[in-house]
Amino acid sequence: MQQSLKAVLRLRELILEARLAPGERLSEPVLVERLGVSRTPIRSALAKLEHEGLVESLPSGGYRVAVIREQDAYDAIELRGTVEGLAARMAAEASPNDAALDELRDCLATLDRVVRRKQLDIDDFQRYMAANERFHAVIAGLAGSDVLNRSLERIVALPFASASAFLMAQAGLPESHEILFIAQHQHRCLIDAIAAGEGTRAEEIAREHARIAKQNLRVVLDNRKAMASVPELRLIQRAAER
Amino acid sequence: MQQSLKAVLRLRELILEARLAPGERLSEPVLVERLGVSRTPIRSALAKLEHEGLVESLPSGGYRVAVIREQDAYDAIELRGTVEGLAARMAAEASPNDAALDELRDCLATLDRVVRRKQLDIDDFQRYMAANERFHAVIAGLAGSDVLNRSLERIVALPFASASAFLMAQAGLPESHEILFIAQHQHRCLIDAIAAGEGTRAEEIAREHARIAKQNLRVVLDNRKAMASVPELRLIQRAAER
DNA sequence: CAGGGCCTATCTGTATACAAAAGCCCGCCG
DNA sequence: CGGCGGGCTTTTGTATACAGATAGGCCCTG
Repeated sequence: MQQSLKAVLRLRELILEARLAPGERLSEPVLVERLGVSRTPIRSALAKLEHEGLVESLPSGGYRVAVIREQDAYDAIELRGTVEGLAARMAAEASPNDAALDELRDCLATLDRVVRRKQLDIDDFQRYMAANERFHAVIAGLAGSDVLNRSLERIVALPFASASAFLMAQAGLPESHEILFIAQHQHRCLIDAIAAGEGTRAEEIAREHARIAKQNLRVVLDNRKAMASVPELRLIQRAAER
Repeated sequence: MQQSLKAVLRLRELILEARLAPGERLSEPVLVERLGVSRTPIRSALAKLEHEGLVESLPSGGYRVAVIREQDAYDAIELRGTVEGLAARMAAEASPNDAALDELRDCLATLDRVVRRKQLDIDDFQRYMAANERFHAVIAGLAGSDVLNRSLERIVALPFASASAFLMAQAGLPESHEILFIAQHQHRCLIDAIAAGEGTRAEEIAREHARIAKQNLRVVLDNRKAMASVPELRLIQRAAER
């Protein structure tokens, strides 16, 4: 009974690892053979991935792997920042209780422990990613709106819009440590603003915080070695033509 | 081959007209009988309507008609305003060409012609809605981002988040004419800001413009007669308990 | 009389068969 | 030699059959 789940997971994996080329037509019979499930769960998986933006449906029927241009990725990040900004403002304006603020501060402390290290290894980055995701999730939760959260979930599902999408890619890059310091400063300011009920400030910080991801993406896309370590980046069509 | 389309349209209609109660379980065999198509297109329709937020999937499998609380509707409107604000800012910052600005001004003129009338009938409101939707669509287009547009489309799909959702409901209300004047003033300022490349101003106007819809919703929900004329409003659960 | 467990009816998830449509290739004609 | 048309293959959309799971009702028991 979890054939459908299997189909989604495996198909998503195939696309994110670029084992299915962007723009490639996805024929259902072929996928049946490749995924080992029947067409029914494959169709539901394709529909799900369409919402996630990983596949696009063709006017004549059927699907193909989504073609994502570099600008799309930047736009997705700006969009995420905007919606997270709204969440941060709503969180600030809702006068959050201490328990939630404490959880934010706890995330902050975890992040601090990682950032303070001289040299960061893969495990450090993974710890950072986990705490970072929790931080953002708590703020989204503080906003207290299901509608907002569902929308945000959907936006973050875009593989490069996600906050922690490129962290792994830059693990080896020299700029990465400084960037984490800056991001951490913003985390701290964001908690301050929310605790003080400063909605506009919280919103603006959240937006600018997301823009770090744009900068990261640019750096990583300019660096072939970093790209090689994150197969998902192959999904992004550099250069130009439509 | 358009069984699937038929299923989506009819099911959406049934839900929006409140002929299926919020929270009601949607059994597929029952829908087969009611819609006259087999389970396959019904399932795909249910999946589609889930994205639109009209139905929710149950953890144990299957779907039910979405339960939408009043606060959800307000949140959806705020979210729409925020994303339209982003679109307006991007439009302003993109230095739009004259052709597009002319189309906006054309919409404005059409809206003016309606608003200037002493008494508004149903046709007037319908003309207003059409021009209003075109206005918003042009701005979204000016932003020039597919990612943003797809996300906005999805947000507007929520029946009460849409800009013109309650216009019909307030056709009979006394406040409606003044509200249109105010909205129209905002439209004018928005064009100004975009033409002048004033991104921040454009963004703020778009946000505040959306908030008019919140005010409208509140008025309409307080007015039983107005509610009766728009069945979709029955979807919204007033009062409280979760 | 109330609570719990079992049984049954129904539903969902999955697979598959079938028909209509779409795309493609080859051959034919200009 | 190139463009177009027709037939063929493949594919999608739809219907339906089947199995596992779920929920609800009924009976039995304490």
